[in-house]
Amino acid sequence: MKTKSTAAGQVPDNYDRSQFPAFAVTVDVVILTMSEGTLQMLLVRRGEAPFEGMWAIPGGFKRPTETLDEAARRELGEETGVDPASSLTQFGAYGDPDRDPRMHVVTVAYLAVLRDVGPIVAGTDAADAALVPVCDVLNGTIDLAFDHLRIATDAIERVRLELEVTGIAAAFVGTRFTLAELRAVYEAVWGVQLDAANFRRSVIAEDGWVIPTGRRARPGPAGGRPAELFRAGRAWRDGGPIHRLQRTDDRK
Amino acid sequence: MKTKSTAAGQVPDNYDRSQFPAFAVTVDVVILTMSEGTLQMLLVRRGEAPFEGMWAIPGGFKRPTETLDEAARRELGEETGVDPASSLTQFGAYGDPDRDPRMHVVTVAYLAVLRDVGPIVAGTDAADAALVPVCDVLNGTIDLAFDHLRIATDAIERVRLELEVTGIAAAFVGTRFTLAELRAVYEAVWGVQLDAANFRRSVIAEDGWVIPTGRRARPGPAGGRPAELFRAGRAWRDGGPIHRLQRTDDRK
DNA sequence: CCGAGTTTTGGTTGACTCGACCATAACTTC
DNA sequence: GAAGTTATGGTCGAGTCAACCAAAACTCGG
Repeated sequence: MKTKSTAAGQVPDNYDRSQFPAFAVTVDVVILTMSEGTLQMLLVRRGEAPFEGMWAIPGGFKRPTETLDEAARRELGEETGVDPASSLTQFGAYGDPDRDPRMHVVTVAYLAVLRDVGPIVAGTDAADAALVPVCDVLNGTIDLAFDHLRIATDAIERVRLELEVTGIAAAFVGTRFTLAELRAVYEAVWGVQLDAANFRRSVIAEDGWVIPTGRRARPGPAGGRPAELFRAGRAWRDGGPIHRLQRTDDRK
Repeated sequence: MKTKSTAAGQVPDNYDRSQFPAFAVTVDVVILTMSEGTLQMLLVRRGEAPFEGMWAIPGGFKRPTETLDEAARRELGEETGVDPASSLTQFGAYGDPDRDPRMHVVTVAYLAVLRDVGPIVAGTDAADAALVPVCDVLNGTIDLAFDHLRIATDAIERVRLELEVTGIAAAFVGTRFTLAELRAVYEAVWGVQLDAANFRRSVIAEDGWVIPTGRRARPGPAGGRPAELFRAGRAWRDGGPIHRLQRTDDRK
């Protein structure tokens, strides 16, 4: 860097901008939610070239006046009409030279977790928006624009990790939830089966995770004993109570 | 900046570049190593304004023709004369509007782990370069330019996590190492004490982690039984054998 | 009202893990 | 050869956890 900062002027006089290649910076937000018992991802259908008509991860350009986090939260709000208080974590940056055919663009990717999202709003740029099962994305049933498959793959890997080391599971469920709902999150994200009784014990064991409200949920269409309703405690901020393992070998 | 690219059809005609604010993109590399029994970080002293004379994390501009990973590896080589085969993982992007007083710059941060680095080469931009203990960085004894304290803090948090879920510990030691050396990595990064015997069992238990070479290390200046020398196995690629816990309560 | 089906919740148990601690081996230096 | 130091191996008891069983509490259909 060969510049000599002269004064209050932010940019020095002899500032040679060609030394500092210019990039566009975008923010992409992978939005995950549990819907119909499976993990789903919100995608938008592109309305313009390139990749017109293909599915893509919602996102947009960062503005010079906002932070990356602010940009991500703004995009989250624009793309879906959803509550802005949801979990939002940055998980990667992507800057391969040919990732966008138009120009050099570096994107910073965020993972957002929502409790079941209501009506989906097609954003400004998007022709359409929809929730699709993540398995369809990962196995290529739905193929994505740009390098978005890789971003989506990294997002899933990240949420699997976060589920174990952070309390992100709480973001998937509403303010009141049953332990079955919470267990379904772990089962869907990790693709495992958890014993309901053991799960309950793990979560109840230490307090701070779930707080019983006196109320009970109404049973599903198949009947069954109505489940206790809980609210999330404070402890979800640093590390969840459930860990994978649960070896798959000998189940009688 | 309004451009109308007619060539190659890459850029549509009605493409208004002013819609897409330009940013400088840099890559910063937090270089960690074990030296003198403690975890150390390689810093450079800035030779120019802003923050002239202050310590900073080495880094530089990304070139349009290279990927982010390539840029990080290039910077790693430029800033230190070290082997390019070392562990290098991206862990965050930083783009606050005021993080660089000169202009809007988004930086992508990488974590590099080296086995003890040899002679340190002051890079092209840097007036000086040195290894400093990370504790001095974290507690503010050494204060850093830009938002580099936050980046450094995030890097340490990341390496603590990686140590548990990946095999990054192997990157701290050389090709041949004793279990005491390996244990020192865990102890320094996590700031804990591990029982030598239990540590050995955990690492030896499953194979793939460490492979005994017949040879033995020469004891330290204090004497003692010479330790067995191992090489790293293949298993370090996905998840290390040691986990924290080791509660600190009642040691008789 | 009764019984079959379903889901939640609580109990038990046996295998396994892990940390604390002790003992011994193998080397150093004096 | 003695004292000191580090590495390695053994044991043991507390705690964890998954698998399984059983009871509770509800729905639904007759």
